[in-house]
Amino acid sequence: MIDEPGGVIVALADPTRRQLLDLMAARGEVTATTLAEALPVSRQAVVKHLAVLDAAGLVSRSRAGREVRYAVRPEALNATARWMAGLATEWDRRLARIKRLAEEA
Amino acid sequence: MIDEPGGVIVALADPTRRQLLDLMAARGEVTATTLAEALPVSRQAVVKHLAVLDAAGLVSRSRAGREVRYAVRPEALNATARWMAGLATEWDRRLARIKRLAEEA
DNA sequence: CCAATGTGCAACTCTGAGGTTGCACACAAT
DNA sequence: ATTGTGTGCAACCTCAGAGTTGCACATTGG
Repeated sequence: MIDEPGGVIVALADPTRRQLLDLMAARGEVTATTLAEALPVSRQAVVKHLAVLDAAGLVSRSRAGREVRYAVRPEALNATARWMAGLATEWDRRLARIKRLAEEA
Repeated sequence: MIDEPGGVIVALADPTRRQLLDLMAARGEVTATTLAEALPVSRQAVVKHLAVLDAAGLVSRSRAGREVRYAVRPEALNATARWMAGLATEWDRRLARIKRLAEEA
């Protein structure tokens, strides 16, 4: 109910983070520096956003020498989509029940 | 890509708004004043949240005399769930394609 | 070795969202 | 008519988050 799957929604609420996800989905493994070049923000801003996305499970981090490569992880997004669909279904059930009770009276 | 269905994600990102949605899903049609009594925030705060939820299409407004009744609308939630699932699928496709290209080289 | 490039950490600014209070207006009820 | 309850509007406050800058620390390449 109150709980939302691991901060995914909050992570997706920011437009810059959504742009980052798009870029990563298009290019595969990329570094924060590369991503920053494609956006009108600094590298540090990108790093912070990537930390949020990582904490939400939406991206994976992997070191390769001195650089850190990031890539999207569809799993967390899929799980959240299922959670959301389930919630919508529950709302439907509850509304139907309330309507039924109203008509019985 | 960048676009998110009508501000639904942003609306869901706030815990107070999620609580409001839960309450409405449980009780059916309720007023802002009633909702405020169940939460540790003022009525005005609730009204602002309901305005956001309304703009996102997550709730419906209906006047009944001097009071305004709100109720959840599962449709917008469902649409966003489908959008999100589709996005996850696209990520999967792109990642598979990138992986395939890497193996061909 | 030295220069170049990518990362990590910390302090700082600043805007906007969430929240509050106060008051005026509308409708109900007795 | 007047008291009570619900709503609407506006000004205000506060703080987390998005962004910046500056510098120190790794790692790679000539």
